Amino acid sequence: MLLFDTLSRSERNLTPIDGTTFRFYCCGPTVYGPAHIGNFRTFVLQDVLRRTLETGGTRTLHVRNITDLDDKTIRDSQAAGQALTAFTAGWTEKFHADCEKLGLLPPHIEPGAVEHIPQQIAMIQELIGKGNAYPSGDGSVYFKISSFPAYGRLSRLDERELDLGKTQNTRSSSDEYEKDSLSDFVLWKARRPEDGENFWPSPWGEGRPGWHLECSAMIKEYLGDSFDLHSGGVDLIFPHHENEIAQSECSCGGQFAANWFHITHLLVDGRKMSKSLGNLYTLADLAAKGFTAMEVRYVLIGAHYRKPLNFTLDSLSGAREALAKLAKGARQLASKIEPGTVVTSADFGPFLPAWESLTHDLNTPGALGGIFTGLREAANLTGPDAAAALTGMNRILRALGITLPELADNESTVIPSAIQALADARWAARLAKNWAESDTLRAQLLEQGWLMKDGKEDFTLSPAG
RNA sequence: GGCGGAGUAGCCAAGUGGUAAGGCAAUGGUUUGCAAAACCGUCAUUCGAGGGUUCGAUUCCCUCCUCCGCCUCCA
Repeated sequence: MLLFDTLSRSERNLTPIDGTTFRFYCCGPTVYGPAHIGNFRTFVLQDVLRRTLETGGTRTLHVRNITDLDDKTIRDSQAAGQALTAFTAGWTEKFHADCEKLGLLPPHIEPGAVEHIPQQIAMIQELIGKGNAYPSGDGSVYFKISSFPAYGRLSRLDERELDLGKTQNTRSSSDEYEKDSLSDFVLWKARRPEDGENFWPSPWGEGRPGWHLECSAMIKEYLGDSFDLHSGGVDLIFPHHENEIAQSECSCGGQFAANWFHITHLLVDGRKMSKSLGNLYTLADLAAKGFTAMEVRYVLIGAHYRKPLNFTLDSLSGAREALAKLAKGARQLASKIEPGTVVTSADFGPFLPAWESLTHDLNTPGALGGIFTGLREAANLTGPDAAAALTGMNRILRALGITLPELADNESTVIPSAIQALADARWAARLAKNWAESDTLRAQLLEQGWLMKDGKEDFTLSPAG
């Protein structure tokens, strides 16, 4: 499949560099609070990428870290009066629960920074040994940007009027930090009082690793020096991913990630999401408004990953209707298939355009459109052709990670006896053609949250949406 | 200010140098006592504004307006 690569700014074919398994790394959540739908746009799109590769027959190795050691996790664990690991374990558990609701496949490996301190120290030692890093007077270690000429390629730093450390000593302007250059970034942070119990011994004294280094060290541990793809939100391009490239390429001397996959931020009601605007939603917030995680997922894949997505509650309602329409379409298609029909075609049938959208730079909205169009075309198919079409549709849905809702099943709904009595009374009034009485009782039922629909022979009751 | 990205119907949103997918909403019809559901239809001469190139631009170029991201630890 083709995917746009941030570094080369071109679409590239995603072929595993080891010839068998597509190995990729995603920067995971910082576990100091509940993840919001902005975070999940990124994780959902990464999940769709993985599912699409797997649907296309490519084996994957998916590594996504948990950021459990940084300023925020330390600060908030202390505020909560908890040990860091207990604090982050709680939020990690909540994150996993949300992921499962959203239908995200669990990564094959999910490392945390705290458990990889030795690997991080080893990488720093290697960088110091190669002249790419230096300890400062206070026990911190910094990466020397001037030692890596390629610094800034990912984010086009050279064109951004920043001090790249390529000029001479600027210590006079940065006496607070003992850095050679203002733009050098920290690999190891010397212990400070506000770190509390969260420090580790190192050759440079007690302290803790810097955030950028955590990812580089874990990538090296699980994916080696070179791997197929690195991913995260666009905000990570600079400085996080730029710094990872510098650390890792200096450490291994070769290429780091072969492709870079960055997901654009979403907007909420046309504005950027923020707590102060009151438009920052978590899955729990939306569940409280009656929306399911699958409806959220549908909205999140409803725009191309390199374009802003305007998230609204209306679009969630629309997602509910759209999902129901898909479920009905699938059921109608299935109803035309003789039991025991064997599907021999591995083709996508009328859903081929949807698949092509997906494999061309992960055009998820194009694929969704293609499903509806394909469904219309599939309406004329019968027997084995219908069976093949349904198989194709299900493969697309699996790639998108969409689970269709169960269609309303009257028998599985528990109806309170009072409601049943009211409904029976109305049915009797209706049969007696007592329309006024009938309409009044129906309104009463609706008031109590039940929708009564009349059929030829009988009626159905369902909870009002 | 620098760099990167976006502006397509009431809303969400694809796409393309050759005349605008899809979803939601709305609306007409069939059906229904009336509804709901279901089914069949309708729904952008137009793609932020203004120029330019072209036989032809929403798609390429220029200018302007608006919005978003990054500019040292935010997905």
